[in-house]
Amino acid sequence: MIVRDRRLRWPIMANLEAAVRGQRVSRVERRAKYLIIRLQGGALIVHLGMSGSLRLVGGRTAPKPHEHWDLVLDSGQVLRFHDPRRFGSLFWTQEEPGEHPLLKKLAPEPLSAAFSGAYLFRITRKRAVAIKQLIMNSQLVVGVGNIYASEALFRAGISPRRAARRLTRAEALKLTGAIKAVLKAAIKIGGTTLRDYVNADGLPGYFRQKLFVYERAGEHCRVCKTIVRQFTQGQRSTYWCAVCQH
DNA sequence: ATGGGCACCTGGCTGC
DNA sequence: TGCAGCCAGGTGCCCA
Repeated sequence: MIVRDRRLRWPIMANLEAAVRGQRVSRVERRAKYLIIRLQGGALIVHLGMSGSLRLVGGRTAPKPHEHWDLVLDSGQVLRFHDPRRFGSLFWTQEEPGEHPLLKKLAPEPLSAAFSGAYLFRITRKRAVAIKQLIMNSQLVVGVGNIYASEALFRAGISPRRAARRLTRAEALKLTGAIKAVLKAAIKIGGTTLRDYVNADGLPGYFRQKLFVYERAGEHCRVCKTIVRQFTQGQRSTYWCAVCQH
């Protein structure tokens, strides 16, 4: 492990290089938006934040700006982390990764059976918070970021401002279905590239072309031709169609 | 327990 | 051209 800049969202622990040295990678997993790289004696927990990326490069490739750390592999390659904004993070844990404070309280995965209409209906019952903010709460469901929150609500025909507790049972079912559908559809074509996102092979995601409302303020709704509107919720931009969503 | 607001950063774009 | 201002794919934490 080579760390060039420890200043990520949380400083990278001082002796992480020594802790990791010589260990074999046993398995790579994901929980919510955290990547878990299991080694023999523990695990690396990686988050890409908003601008982070990982690429496999040749071991002698000179690091460019914002390439903060390398996981040096015995294949001669290195797994290189790039993150201009430094909202990403890197932790080493010797306990079961799921027990780490950042992972311990995470809610069900959106594509799991546990994230059902019945579950969403139940957890929304006593909450006054707007439904868009609720589905972005990682203690209630993980993996729904700002793009897919707006998109799923559009697909479900539900206003992002609706108080969570005002959802009917049928709407809760419809919304869980919309979240699952939009995530599956986006994953299938490589995700959403807004500006510079590329995957590990350097290719962009093509879901941007399929967006109904996100970043389309002032444009015509693709269903009813009404002008798509934008406003702010919890310091994040929300996009919606006032005719298609209630 | 819930909800609102702030914080962490840099880069790119817009408009004067 | 230069520069100020604004915005951005996330999410933990503090406070009321």
